[in-house]
Amino acid sequence: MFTLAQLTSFVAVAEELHFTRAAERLSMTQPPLSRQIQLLENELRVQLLDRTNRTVRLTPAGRAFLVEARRILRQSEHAALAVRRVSTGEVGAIAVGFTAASSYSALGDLLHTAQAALPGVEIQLQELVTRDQLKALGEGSLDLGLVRPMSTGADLLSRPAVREGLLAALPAGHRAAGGRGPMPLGELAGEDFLMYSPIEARYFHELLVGIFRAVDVRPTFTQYLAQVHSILALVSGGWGLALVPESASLMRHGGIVFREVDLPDPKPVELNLVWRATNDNPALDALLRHL
Amino acid sequence: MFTLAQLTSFVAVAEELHFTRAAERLSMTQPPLSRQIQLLENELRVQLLDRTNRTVRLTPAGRAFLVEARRILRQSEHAALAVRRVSTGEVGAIAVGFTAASSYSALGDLLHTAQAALPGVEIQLQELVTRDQLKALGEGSLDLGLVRPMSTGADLLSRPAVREGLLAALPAGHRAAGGRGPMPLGELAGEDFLMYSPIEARYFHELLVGIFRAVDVRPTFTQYLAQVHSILALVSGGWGLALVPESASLMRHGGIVFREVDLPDPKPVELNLVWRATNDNPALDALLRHL
DNA sequence: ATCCATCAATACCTGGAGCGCATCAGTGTT
DNA sequence: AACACTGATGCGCTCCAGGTATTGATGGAT
Repeated sequence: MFTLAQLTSFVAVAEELHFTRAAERLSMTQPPLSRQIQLLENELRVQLLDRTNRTVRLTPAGRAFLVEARRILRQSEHAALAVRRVSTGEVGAIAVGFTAASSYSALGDLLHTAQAALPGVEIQLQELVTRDQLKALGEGSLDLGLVRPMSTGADLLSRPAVREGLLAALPAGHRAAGGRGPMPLGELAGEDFLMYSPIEARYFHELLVGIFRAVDVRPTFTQYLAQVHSILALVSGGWGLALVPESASLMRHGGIVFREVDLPDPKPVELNLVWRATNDNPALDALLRHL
Repeated sequence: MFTLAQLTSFVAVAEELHFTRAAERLSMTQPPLSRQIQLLENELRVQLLDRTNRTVRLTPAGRAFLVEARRILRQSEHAALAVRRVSTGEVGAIAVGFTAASSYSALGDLLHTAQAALPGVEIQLQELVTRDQLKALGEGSLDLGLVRPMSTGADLLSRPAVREGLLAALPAGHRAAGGRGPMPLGELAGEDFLMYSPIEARYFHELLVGIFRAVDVRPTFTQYLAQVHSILALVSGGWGLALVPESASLMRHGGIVFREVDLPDPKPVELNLVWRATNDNPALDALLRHL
């Protein structure tokens, strides 16, 4: 195969139609330039230049090859520049995992920030539960996760993304729906309560269990559900009341009243950003700097 | 700038993710391969591969560069193949000059032949008078000319393209228009005759002068015209009669009767193909082999 | 017609780049 | 803890790219 140096040599000669001047342009002397052209022609087994001792002309094959040579050189320069932009995180792609609930809170901010600060970076989204995200992060198929707090291996780093409060979700006709100010948790005692599944929504389950134990209130758990929006659907149908993250009030369900709740910790719901400690995606570094 | 060899090295390592195996594939040993990759990375000032002593992984920049590297290598191979096709005349372009009159005879054949035998070759047409064609051939701006016979420099080669006869062009009402069989030239004696210009249509002028002298007939030259179609227009208007090449009967003019003529030489009108002896256009060689 | 300037090709030489061999160094496995 | 695997490094050698000097051919000037 020919050499890129041979291509630049050929382009110079083809443009100057003069070996000595082309050699000057290439900061070399004429004899090695002549040899490079000969080598190129031998390599291609095609005569590119028609040269007497007095004149240099392009053959038709040379004219055709000139176009190709320029294209290859242009593309080589482009590749060198493009790879540097990738290495600085200016362009690239970030695979981001998110939990269904986070799509109402932190995910929007993340997407807006990325769009504004790193327009050249593509965000590839995947909805995954926390456990699957941590697995994917470890395997390298995910660059960044939006997950509920959970113990992780030492190879993962994390940072709080958002903290938010809990709202009581009440059927519109519920007697507590009209109350003023934060609702005391005591009012939940004995109520039909739509609880999070201890398996699929372990984080919320344990969070609420902890809160209820702290204030010593025991609602009646009538259902265990995995998804916030399933819970809201049941609230809307009058099957009970629930505690949901603030951002869930953005989901539009008819017949639901959201009411603030008096909690020991006003913002107990955490969402974390997680990524590999040995991350090598420069675009991720750039994004983390902006979040 | 990096080297194509470095690109192939990088692609091999990126595909194998294993220096020793990649080196085998490249028919070399591992140490120089490691060094080529290092040189490439230094040149780009970007880390392409993340390698511990145990594993080799592509960085995001490396993934991006792999795409570019493959593209450059593919294009280089394509360039090598394409230039060879041009050098064999399989593809390319031929600049062909033609006289206005030849567009009714040889030009059509030429275009059909080229189209059928060399579908990859583009025919670039220019209408030029013979003298300008010969000049353009000498300057190299034309590859092939369709010209009337004319003395040329030694650097031009030629070959007859077509020979054709002459027809008498008569106004429809002319008394000779109804005659049977070839018309004797004697019937032209004393007739109003539309003659070719001795300057712009020198070839036809001298051809007819020679014929009239040989048979000792002297028509009355009422006009001198450069173009066959101008002559036919005047014939059609009843301004006289004329002798025109056979192929001119393809031009549709109302009110003209074409009649064969009894000539000393039945096919005195010649049209030549002309090209440079030092032609270097392989597509032209290929075309000439087919004509 | 002769001489000279020009310009690509050739001959020869030299320094450095690239290769292979041998070895080192780090890591995962048994 | 020993070993196997694998990429990095050190070193010597070869060969090639580039430089200098020269040749050879050609077109233009006198």
